[in-house]
Amino acid sequence: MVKERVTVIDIAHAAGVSKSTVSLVLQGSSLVNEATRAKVNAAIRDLGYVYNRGAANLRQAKSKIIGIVVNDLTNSFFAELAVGVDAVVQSAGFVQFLANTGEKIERQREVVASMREHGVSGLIVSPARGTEVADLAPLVDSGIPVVLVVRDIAGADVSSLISDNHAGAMAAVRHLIERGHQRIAFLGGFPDTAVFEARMRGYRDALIEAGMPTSESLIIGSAPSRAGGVTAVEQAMMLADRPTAALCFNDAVAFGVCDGLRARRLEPGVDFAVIGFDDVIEAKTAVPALTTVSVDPQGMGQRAAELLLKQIKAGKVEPEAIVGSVRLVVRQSCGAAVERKREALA
Amino acid sequence: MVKERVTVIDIAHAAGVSKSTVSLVLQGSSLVNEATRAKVNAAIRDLGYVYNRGAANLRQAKSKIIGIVVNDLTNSFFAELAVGVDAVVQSAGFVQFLANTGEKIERQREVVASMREHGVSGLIVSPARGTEVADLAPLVDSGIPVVLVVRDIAGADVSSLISDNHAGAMAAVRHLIERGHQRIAFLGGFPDTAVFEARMRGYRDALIEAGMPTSESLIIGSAPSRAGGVTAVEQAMMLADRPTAALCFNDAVAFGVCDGLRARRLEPGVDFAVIGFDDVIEAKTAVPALTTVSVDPQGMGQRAAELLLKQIKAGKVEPEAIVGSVRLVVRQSCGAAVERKREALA
DNA sequence: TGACGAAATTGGAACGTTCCAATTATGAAA
DNA sequence: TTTCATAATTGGAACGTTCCAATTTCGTCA
Repeated sequence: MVKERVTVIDIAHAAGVSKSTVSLVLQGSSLVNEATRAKVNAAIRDLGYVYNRGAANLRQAKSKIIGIVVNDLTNSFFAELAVGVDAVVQSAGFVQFLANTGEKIERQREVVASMREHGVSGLIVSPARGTEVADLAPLVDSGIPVVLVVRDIAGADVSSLISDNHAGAMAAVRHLIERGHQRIAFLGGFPDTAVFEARMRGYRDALIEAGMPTSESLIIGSAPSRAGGVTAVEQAMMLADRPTAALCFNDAVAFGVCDGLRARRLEPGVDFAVIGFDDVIEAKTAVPALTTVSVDPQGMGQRAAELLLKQIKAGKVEPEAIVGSVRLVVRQSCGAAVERKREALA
Repeated sequence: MVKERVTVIDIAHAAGVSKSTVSLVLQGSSLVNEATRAKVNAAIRDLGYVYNRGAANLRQAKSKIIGIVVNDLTNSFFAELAVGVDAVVQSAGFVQFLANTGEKIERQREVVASMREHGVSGLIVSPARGTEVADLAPLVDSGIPVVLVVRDIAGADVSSLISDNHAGAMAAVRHLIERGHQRIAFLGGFPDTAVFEARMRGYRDALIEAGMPTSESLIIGSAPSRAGGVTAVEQAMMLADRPTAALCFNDAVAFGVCDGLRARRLEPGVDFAVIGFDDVIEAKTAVPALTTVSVDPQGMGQRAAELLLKQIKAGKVEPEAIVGSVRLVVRQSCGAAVERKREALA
């Protein structure tokens, strides 16, 4: 059971060449003769050699590792984001460190430090709630490429890739207004986040644009989860004049809102219109299918990874702020189908 | 912008000691005088030193990295499993490589190879569908600790941590039988997997135990996803004598079954009893709350990580097969509440 | 046959750490 | 003082690779 590591030198001996030649073969150099290449490869197979990337990195001072730190992997939006990143990162021959911070700044600090110690060549970060510029400063100053996703941090001198939350929310609310809704709520999410802020502004601006009144009482925050959606809609239904429709902070909240509605014997998409945000995979198959603002988390992860790899390859870091376009996907939960039916009957 | 890496030698110069002393400080040795320790730490702060774990690993031949490869991160069961692993791994000062195989053996082979090259000290694997002993052989032979989770592979000489699928399924079906159901279906999942096999056997054994007939037509496979659940239940409702209850392959399928039921104007938990498997977080908050066999994916991830770390620490690999206990969590979707109400009225 | 450029191969230094054996400093006992 | 044990510090080798400059081999042409 004594596992002696087999090294490039062992291969060299076995193949009757020098370690330098073996190294050349390993990196697929065209300098080496076809016959020797074959000999070396045979030796590699025979001895069961496994490349030591750590040693190589040490010499080359560049790793094939990128880090991704997300604030809540339990949320399927972020899980999908991670698979998007994973897909492109794997194809590029990289491997990813994945860490979950659970919204804890301290954890985030630790994992980022740990990743730097491991020599990641780049980092994709969906920052924990409350992350400040100062938290990222040491990382950014070190010169390693960083791209922020989902949540931007004002003043941080790094690339970011966020979706157009304002435009998406406006589109959703416009749609609700067109369907004739007069009292539209904005449900869920933590009010102290940039994403909430942007979506809520879009909601408000759409109302203003239509000359409709805005009311603070119709904006109800909650945890951005399914459970949060349940409590938010309960609160909304306590109001003196209840809303008839809602734009939700995200899809998880929207599902919770549907749950809460059903608990009150109200059928989402019939008695009450609900629109989500993000378009997670389940949105399509849920009943009723969720009308939502499509953000395509996997695609976002892919774009983020591509941006990061580009920066790693380029060597110099030229911050770039991308806002991903977004589109309203009309399905059943906003009652559009019902409206259409009614129109057809009329 | 020219970032010169600061090394242990730079620190040594700045603090007026030797690199060996700095190294001692770094690893918290008690051999070093308090005063010099302070000097060194000050220098570390001043120069913004970051430890190079790669170099250390090279010398020590052991890394603080573990790998986790899952077959489908998009499925929230596995996402939660990953966060469970992450939590304990982080606390132990390790960092995790996370790779998603998307059920593709080839991908799995690649990522496992890549992780070995990066020198992971251990690996947690939820194998892709169709993984065979031979696929794992090179990994296992290398002597690095491996623990299989969720899906076991017969004949593989490694530790495994799977839940008691057979007992869980039996408990669920017994419950359905007690509630008076006569025609109970088993819906969803790929029939060629060990997990399907175990759960299906549990389902069948419970029927046999009760002296009830078993019928092939009531066992309907599908993709283990929400969409798969929809199609499975549609197929079930085409049957001549429809089932009145179903045990589903997993929670995702169960949600899909609820969706499909509603699409036919049937209320899950009232008109039809459904039980899931896994107990993902949404099971509790869904409406109706899902009765399910609780597997606690996060806890499973934690246990797997603990087992792996134990083996890494022990040095020698003593394969250990753990089957995690499982319990039926009765909520609303199986119609228990309704039954009780009926009993109370009677 | 010699010379020459191109192709192929090579030894050694370097990457940043840890470990070992050896050295030096410190303080207490003689 | 000297002596000794103990505490603290240290230089150098080693880990497995890559890179560079240098060398050897080869085929071709004069």
